Amino acid sequence: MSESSSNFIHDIIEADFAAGRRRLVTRFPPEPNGYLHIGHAKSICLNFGLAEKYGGQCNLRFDDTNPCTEEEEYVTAIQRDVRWLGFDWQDRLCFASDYFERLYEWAEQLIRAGKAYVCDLSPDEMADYRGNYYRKGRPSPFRDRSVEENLDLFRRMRAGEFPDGSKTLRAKIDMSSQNMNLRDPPMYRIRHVPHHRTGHAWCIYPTYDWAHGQCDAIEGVTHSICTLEFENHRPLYDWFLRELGIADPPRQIEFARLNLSYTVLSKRKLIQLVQQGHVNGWDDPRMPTLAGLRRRGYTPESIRAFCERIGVSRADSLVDVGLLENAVRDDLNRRAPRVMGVLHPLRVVLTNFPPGQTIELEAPLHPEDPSFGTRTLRLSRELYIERDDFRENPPNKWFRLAPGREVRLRYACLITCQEVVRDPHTGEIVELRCTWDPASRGGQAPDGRRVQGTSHWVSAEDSVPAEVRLYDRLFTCEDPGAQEDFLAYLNPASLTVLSGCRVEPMLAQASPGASFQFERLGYFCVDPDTRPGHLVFNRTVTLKDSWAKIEKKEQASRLASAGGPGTPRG
RNA sequence: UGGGGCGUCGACAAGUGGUAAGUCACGGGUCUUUGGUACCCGCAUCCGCAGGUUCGAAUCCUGCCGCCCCAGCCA
Repeated sequence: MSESSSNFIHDIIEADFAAGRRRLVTRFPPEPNGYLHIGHAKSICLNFGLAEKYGGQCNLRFDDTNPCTEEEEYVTAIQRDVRWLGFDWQDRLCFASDYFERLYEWAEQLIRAGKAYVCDLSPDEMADYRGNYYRKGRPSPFRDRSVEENLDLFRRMRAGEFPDGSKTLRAKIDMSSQNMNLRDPPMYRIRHVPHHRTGHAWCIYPTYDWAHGQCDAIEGVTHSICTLEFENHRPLYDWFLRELGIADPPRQIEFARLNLSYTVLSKRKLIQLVQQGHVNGWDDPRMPTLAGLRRRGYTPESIRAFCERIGVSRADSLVDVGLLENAVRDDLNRRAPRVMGVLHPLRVVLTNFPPGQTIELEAPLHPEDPSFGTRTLRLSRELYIERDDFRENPPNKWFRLAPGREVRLRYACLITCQEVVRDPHTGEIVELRCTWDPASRGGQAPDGRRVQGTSHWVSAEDSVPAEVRLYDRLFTCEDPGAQEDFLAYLNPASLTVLSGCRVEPMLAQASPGASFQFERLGYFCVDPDTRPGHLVFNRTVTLKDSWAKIEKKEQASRLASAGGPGTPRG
């Protein structure tokens, strides 16, 4: 493993080791109430990466303390995603629910120590008694119940004698604390709801705040790494650990969660996108979920590289999604075989090519890596090129096809456009009639003449049809999560389905998930919707397009010199 | 009117008193049968602002400004 760039957590851990600590145990603690997303990947890479780096171990622990929102489906999906990312928790699959009995015993211990009490306040009353940022709280009228009464009530809570919400067990800490978390926070609530793992065994469930630190302690977690919003809770976690007399408690370290531009990363919002049908499920390729990214064609390696590059700090940030895109391009450039696919086919007839004849050409599957081998291309009289590769009135610096211009067909030959055929009614260009230079077979100019443009192409006869799904950012603004109504910024053009595409015949055999570079266009992978006779590709990411940049610049300068700035159009 | 954090290039992010790493983006160039890749060059006299300490500060001190989190029986 290459050395990652340093971060403040490394410093803390190294200082702990220097001070005598022997081992490192971390954990990734998801709640099974949604799918994992790229933000979780940051945490996963951090926690498992730390364990790897310092020879420790990292557990996968489900913080399943709230049966109202959690489901088995998520438990399964989360495990699949962590494994897919490339991490292994071995036999350390843990659940907070496995510790419910131990947590219960600890709760009784606190009651006996006079540090916890059963409270009959309703949620509204409790909020009122708690006060606010500027006003201290008042003690609950039930705060001074005797140990015996508390014990009796708590046991009866467990036994199911009271309705939902009628009572809570609260820590007795400090109603006037400046830290709201210490104003006698609830430890248990009554929920007559079955749990996906413990079934009907419990009708009282521990709160996350009560459970988390102790769960870490049970597992021997040495460094409990979490996001910044839990920093305010740390004094509470430390209080529990201290009052319980737990030796060698975990040390909590907070870092800033990931924000990615042009998407949302909050579970609430993601679940909304799914449930309201703005996307087609958790694995919609436009989703920032690991399932979505996987279906989109992102590799685990690229996601890990991304997490490595963004670093870890305590400063709020909004990472440019371009960084993620660059990470996949970088990875796929090395590992994706090159093929040709035409998204918007334009028929080309080679008028001087012998009818019925076919020339076979060997083409490398990766120009920089011969180990990929080659495949056979068949050139015949009729073929398709990309509509965008032809311009009847070529702009400045254009070196693709145009009337009278010569261009190279990748790995095939040089052709010159002689005639443009249009639909007599619509005027649409339907065909190009070109001549080829038979001496240029393979694409080499026989006399060394310079032909700058190279186009991808596909044989009209033996190419196969395909559906191609083009994705764009899900939102039109950089930080939709910060807007009042993030749904108002959904990008209506986030998905474009192209149905008349043509690809090389070898792709008919490709299996779902396989990635390819369609030369000059981008990286595409086979979607699981693919059926025999119906190929479906997802565009993972485009290639960098410097022509687009040049054209944009030319247009801008033309506009500037012609009409001056700000000339309205249309 | 409280408490806890954070502010270094367009976006991330190193740096921990000795004179501003790296990545992405951006600009320029070389190479090129992908206007892809690769490679080369450039890109913060300055570290939220203002004072102070020091031979010397992004790093220490003081004050100010800005942003984030906290009033769920969510996590």
